[in-house]
Amino acid sequence: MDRDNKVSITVIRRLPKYYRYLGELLRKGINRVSSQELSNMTGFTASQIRQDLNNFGGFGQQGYGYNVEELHTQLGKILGLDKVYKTVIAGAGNLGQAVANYKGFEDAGFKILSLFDKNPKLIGLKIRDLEIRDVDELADFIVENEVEIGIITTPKENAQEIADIYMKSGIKGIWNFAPADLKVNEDIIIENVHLNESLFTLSYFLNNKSDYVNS
Amino acid sequence: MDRDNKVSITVIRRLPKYYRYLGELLRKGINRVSSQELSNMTGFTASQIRQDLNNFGGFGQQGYGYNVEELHTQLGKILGLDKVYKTVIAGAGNLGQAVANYKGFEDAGFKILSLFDKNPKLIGLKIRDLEIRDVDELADFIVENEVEIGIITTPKENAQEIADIYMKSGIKGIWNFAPADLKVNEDIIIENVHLNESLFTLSYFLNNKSDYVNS
DNA sequence: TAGATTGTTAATCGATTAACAATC
DNA sequence: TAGATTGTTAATCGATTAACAATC
Repeated sequence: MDRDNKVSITVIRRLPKYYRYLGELLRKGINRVSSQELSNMTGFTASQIRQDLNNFGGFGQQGYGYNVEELHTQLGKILGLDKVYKTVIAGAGNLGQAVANYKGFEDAGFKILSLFDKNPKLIGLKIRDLEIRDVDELADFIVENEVEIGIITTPKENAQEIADIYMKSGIKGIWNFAPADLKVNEDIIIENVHLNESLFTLSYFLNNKSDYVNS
Repeated sequence: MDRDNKVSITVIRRLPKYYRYLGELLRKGINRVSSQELSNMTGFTASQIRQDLNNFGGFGQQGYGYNVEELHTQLGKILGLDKVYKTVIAGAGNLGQAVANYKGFEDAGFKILSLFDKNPKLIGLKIRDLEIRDVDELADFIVENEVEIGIITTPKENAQEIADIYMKSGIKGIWNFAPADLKVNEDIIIENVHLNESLFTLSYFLNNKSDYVNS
């Protein structure tokens, strides 16, 4: 990545979509694609797509377009999907189990090592081959196994305490599903999935259809 | 809502956060708040907050700030949270069950009437008091019960066929958890929760910390 | 070569921030 | 009244779109 300047968050949040469509093209055996074709698929403009990609390098070729496999691979590297990450889940209720069971994450290199909960009825159970452990063991487990990503699927009341455990155990990133804004050190990356906010946005547009732009 | 022009999606996606913090203030018994205090809580600038709110009306009072209860109520109305919505869930696996079990949605007025699946082992089971029904009954159920919101928590392979059922049954909005872009009529509101994209964004920032701005 | 499509600059558009008069 | 804080205009900043020379 031979670049000096920050790439804006709006660009970065578009990358996974490019990556997904390129994966689909790859599976279909298509080996070249133009920015215009990517535009038709993603809904972003061709110009924007070229601008976005050129934040990271010139992956295309004039008169030809982009090589699907090459661009897919490059975007995978840019997104850090060429590595394997060790993760744990705090909160082994339905949502935690749903995340643990979602094969797509493992395929993308996010390996879940264990789930943790404080509910004695859950501790000891297995989700696939993953044991649910006592949350009291969470900190030690992270340190021993060099876990990098901590997932939070607890109720919001417990989210900050889990974040504190993650922080002191040296976790690098937190994927937070609790409807709360966590306070952590600046060097920890937080990515929130705020389902409430998503649902409320849907609700807004149901009541204000004229504001809705189908993109 | 006495306004003529579209409010931009970036504004609308900030409203649920304001609403959440106002709810917290309300529960704490605090009855006034300034844009500066909201700024400290949410991380948005005071100026931006005032601009955002003034898209919908002048809810504040010079020299005083905003009345918490009043603003909370107004934002609730703007977001359409003063109504009850009838919803169904297609896909009764872990994720569907997680959504069905999440009390926060029901509290906000999103009433889940039933779950649907095609797996015979799930059909007939109950999640809380909600029966899991055969997906073959989905279309009729929606029509009979005037369901407005359809939730999709199926694998991506089945997402479009569910969307088609929703569309022909007169659903108004779709909350889609499958990693796919659904094709539906323009008058149907779609809100996607693309967990993959969120996770990949986290992955990007883990590998490009200098791009990360903790907001 | 001729045609196609990129990479990149310039123009436009929109969103955020700053500033301050209005006013509670 | 004096102080505080909004509502709103203007200035700035950043993102998107348009255009086209470069080049495969």
